[in-house]
Amino acid sequence: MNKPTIRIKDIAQKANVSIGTVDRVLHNRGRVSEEVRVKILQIIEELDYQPNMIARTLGTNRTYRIAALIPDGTIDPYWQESQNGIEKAGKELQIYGVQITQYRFNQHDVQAFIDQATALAQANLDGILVAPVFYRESLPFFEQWHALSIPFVLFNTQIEESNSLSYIGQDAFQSGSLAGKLLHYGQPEGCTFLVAHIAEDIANSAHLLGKEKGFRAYFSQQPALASSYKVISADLKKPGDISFFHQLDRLLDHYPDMKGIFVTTSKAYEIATYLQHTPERNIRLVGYDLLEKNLAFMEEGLIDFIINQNPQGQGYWGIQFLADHLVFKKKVALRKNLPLDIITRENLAYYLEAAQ
Amino acid sequence: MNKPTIRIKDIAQKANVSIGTVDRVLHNRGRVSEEVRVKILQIIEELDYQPNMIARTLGTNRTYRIAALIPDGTIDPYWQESQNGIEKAGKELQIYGVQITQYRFNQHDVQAFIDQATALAQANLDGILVAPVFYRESLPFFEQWHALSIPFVLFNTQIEESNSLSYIGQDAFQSGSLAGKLLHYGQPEGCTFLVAHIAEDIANSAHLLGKEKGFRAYFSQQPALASSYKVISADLKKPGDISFFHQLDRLLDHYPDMKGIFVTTSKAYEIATYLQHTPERNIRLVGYDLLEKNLAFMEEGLIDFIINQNPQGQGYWGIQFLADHLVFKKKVALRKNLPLDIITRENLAYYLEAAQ
DNA sequence: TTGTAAGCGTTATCAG
DNA sequence: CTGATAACGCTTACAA
Repeated sequence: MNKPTIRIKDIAQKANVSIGTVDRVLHNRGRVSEEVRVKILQIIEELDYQPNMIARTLGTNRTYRIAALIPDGTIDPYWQESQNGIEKAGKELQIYGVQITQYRFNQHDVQAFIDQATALAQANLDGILVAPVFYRESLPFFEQWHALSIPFVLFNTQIEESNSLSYIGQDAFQSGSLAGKLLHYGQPEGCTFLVAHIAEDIANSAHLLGKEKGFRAYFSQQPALASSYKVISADLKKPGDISFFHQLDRLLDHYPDMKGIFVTTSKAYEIATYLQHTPERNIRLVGYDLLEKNLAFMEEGLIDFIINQNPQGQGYWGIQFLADHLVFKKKVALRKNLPLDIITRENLAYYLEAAQ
Repeated sequence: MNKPTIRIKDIAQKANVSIGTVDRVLHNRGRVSEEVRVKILQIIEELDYQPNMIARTLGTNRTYRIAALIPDGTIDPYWQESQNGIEKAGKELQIYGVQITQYRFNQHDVQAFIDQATALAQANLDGILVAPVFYRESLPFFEQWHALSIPFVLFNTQIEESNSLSYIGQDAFQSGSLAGKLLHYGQPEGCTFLVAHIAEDIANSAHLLGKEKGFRAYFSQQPALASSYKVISADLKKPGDISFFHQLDRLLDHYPDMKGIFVTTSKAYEIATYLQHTPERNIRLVGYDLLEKNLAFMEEGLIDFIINQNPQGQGYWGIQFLADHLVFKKKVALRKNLPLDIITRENLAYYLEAAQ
């Protein structure tokens, strides 16, 4: 039952060499005769040697410098959560020599992103975690990092052709399908649903469109539903502004059978505010993220379900993956899909609690 | 930004003593003059010394023996998941000297539980993780462990007066309320709901009743609902047997407006099997746990939602808490409520994936 | 191509 | 009461 925990010393003994030699083959440092190399490798195999990582990090007194390139959390609470996750991982990994520096940029300011991404380059980094909210502007940096062979992990927004070590996030398409299910569930008869994008630059944020596709697919893939449910989408600008309300007025007038709205961003509260000041139409609302404002409306019953994108978890796992790669030399998955948590009034508390 | 990571050597220097002395005050081993003790303590405070746990575990070459007392996973896949979680934590903690032995018992055999719990006592343990599925029979062992000052953590089933270090699980009451919400959501008019307990010995499993209470509370706490929804409960025996079907026949005959069934155990598939062989009544079904059989019915649309009790996570965190207490000397929470995950066809994949 | 020895931060033993 | 010192398993010069 209790294996006697075999050390590199044991391997050395069995092979009649010194630990130095074993170490050299362990790390492919060369300068070992092919003959003993094979022999040692075989013994390692046979004994199923597992390096003691904790002794290793103590031995190599090295540190790993990781940069987190991420929107400023003081501007948007969503990103504050990510920062928390990054910090949490940082604390856990500190003893392994992991040092994290956050490079924060204003998410509405492309230049700020470019500036921070440029600033990174000076830092002599071992790894980078990045939330590439600006698609076009991210690409050149990916190339640069790739050329420098600095491993980088993407989170929140996936970009396929990035050469990244991994992507942490959610499946936008499936997330949209889930929203479809939640709006449709228990709906007594056919009706119209609105997919509302409330963002600055939709073209530059592919995952919002992925959500819409998934939402539409939920209905189109089930023949019974395809005929009785209609899905429209709208690009709503300037939330809070009076024009925002007018846009919604027009939509609701035009589709009197509208029974549900799916907000593809974390701004469901903007629609909830509108619905609150409008005659009761019994419209369901599904959106993203556990922001204070959304939670308040969920409490009031104006928002039925929230899908948790788990920004904190995304930051946390992004750092963990980088550490797995850098310090633990583990192979990391090309992609980690975080679960699509369905939040409602009754189970909210435990997701907030888990975020500690 | 980069604190210079202070070591016990630094403290010793600053206090003009040797590291041996510092170590002694760090561990309250005595044999230190009060004068230097205070001085060292003050320096530690001042420099905010954080022991390097990884060096510590290397130094003290000690191991920690933890026992997991848990139902046999080969009998019930639910518990297999818990075993997986325990093993996962075990692997992660191995390098810290944590050794886990699982003591498995047949969950339908009280004597098997007693035998295993008794066997434990021989093992000279540092900690115990237990799923106390037998309420009455667990109590004497809790006392015994408490007397021996062996810290123990409960999971899955809470027992208040146990003196346990912590409890890992879910809030049964809130879980029931959530089920209420899921059955009620979008229900066009008043109806009857059935709370179905499918278990051997309900009196001995308090959390099933907690779920029922929560379910009833969901309706009774909202005056608008209290009048139009009726909740009944039933204790169903011998699933699979013909008598099981008869019980259900009778209930459905008696309550023609029954629109939903909440199964408080993981046996929703038993009801789904019944509904499949019965004229379509459009009855919603909500139950627990991602068992193969449940998932198959969810795929077919017979089960709408499953609440995930996350048996794997329970096992995992149970071990982690014990390790936090034993090896990392961290204070652990008296209770950890795992989130009430809502699973439906559209988000299932990611919960299965996360279980790796 | 190989072996030796010092060092990582901590614990634990043992002599003063 | 106190201070050296070996040990934990591994890395990394450096010497042979």
